[in-house]
Amino acid sequence: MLKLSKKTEYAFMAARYLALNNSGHYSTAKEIAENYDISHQLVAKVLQVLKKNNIAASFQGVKGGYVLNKKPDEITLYDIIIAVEEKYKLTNCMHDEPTEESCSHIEGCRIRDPLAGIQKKIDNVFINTSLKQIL
Amino acid sequence: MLKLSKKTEYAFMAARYLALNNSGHYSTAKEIAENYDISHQLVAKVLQVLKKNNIAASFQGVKGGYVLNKKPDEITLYDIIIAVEEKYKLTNCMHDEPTEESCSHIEGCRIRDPLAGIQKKIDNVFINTSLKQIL
DNA sequence: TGATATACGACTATTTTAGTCCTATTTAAT
DNA sequence: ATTAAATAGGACTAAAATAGTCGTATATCA
Repeated sequence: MLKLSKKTEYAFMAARYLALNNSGHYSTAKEIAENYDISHQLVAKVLQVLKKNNIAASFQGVKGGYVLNKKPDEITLYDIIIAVEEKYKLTNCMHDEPTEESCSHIEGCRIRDPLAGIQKKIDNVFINTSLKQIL
Repeated sequence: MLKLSKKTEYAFMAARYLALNNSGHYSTAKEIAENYDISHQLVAKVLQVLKKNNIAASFQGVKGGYVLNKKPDEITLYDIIIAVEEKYKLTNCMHDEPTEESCSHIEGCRIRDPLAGIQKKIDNVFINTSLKQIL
């Protein structure tokens, strides 16, 4: 219930690590995983997603790894969440127009619109917090 | 991921129903369930919890049912969430002081404090929205 | 006394989340 | 060339949280 997923937590942690360790070298998934005592593979996947979304840049091979692709104050927590979470929404019916099939109580439910307003406010909390602010 | 539970959705819907149908009679769980096409028993449980938390009042027996215990503008969405959800927190480590056992990466994690700030802001979104505002 | 309601604990099913495993590709160093 | 260490990514499994059901007790009105 209104909980951050581990994926998001790891993404925040990894992004934070990259922001703090940008001294010319590439940070590896292994390095980050060991630092925080997280599964190496999970961090790896999260980093891959951050790369796909242009938040990080990657380099393959032996001396490879990741660096941030933007300055920490140009990356919001919202950017990271959106990159990592496909289903970031207060309710399922807010992803696409709900149908009788996807939501059995659309007819009676008069709660969707007010919740959309709340969704926006929560979005703004993350939009207004940059990575820099959590360093 | 940052999703409202069905319990909370049903609680919002039920509270809203009670607010709109306060014309002297008691609304039953069945009535609400049929109106929204939700499981009767789930609504019943949610209503029981609202009662326990003094958001609603109940009356047993044949003509029994529920009414709101306060005015809609005196009930916040936060009140309802807190009543219904035991585990409303962004991360598990925000419920009680985390230990090595409950969180394997406390040592390295420097993300908890900033998240606590975000938690407060999200709380405020719900605190600042009254039931009246979603009628 | 029967019908209809709340009250509530125990249980089951389903879905989501978390995590693992395996294989391919890239690249630096030897 | 070959090896070692890294990213890349799909398929799968395990665990936990959520959603929902069942059964039974109690209250109250007619």
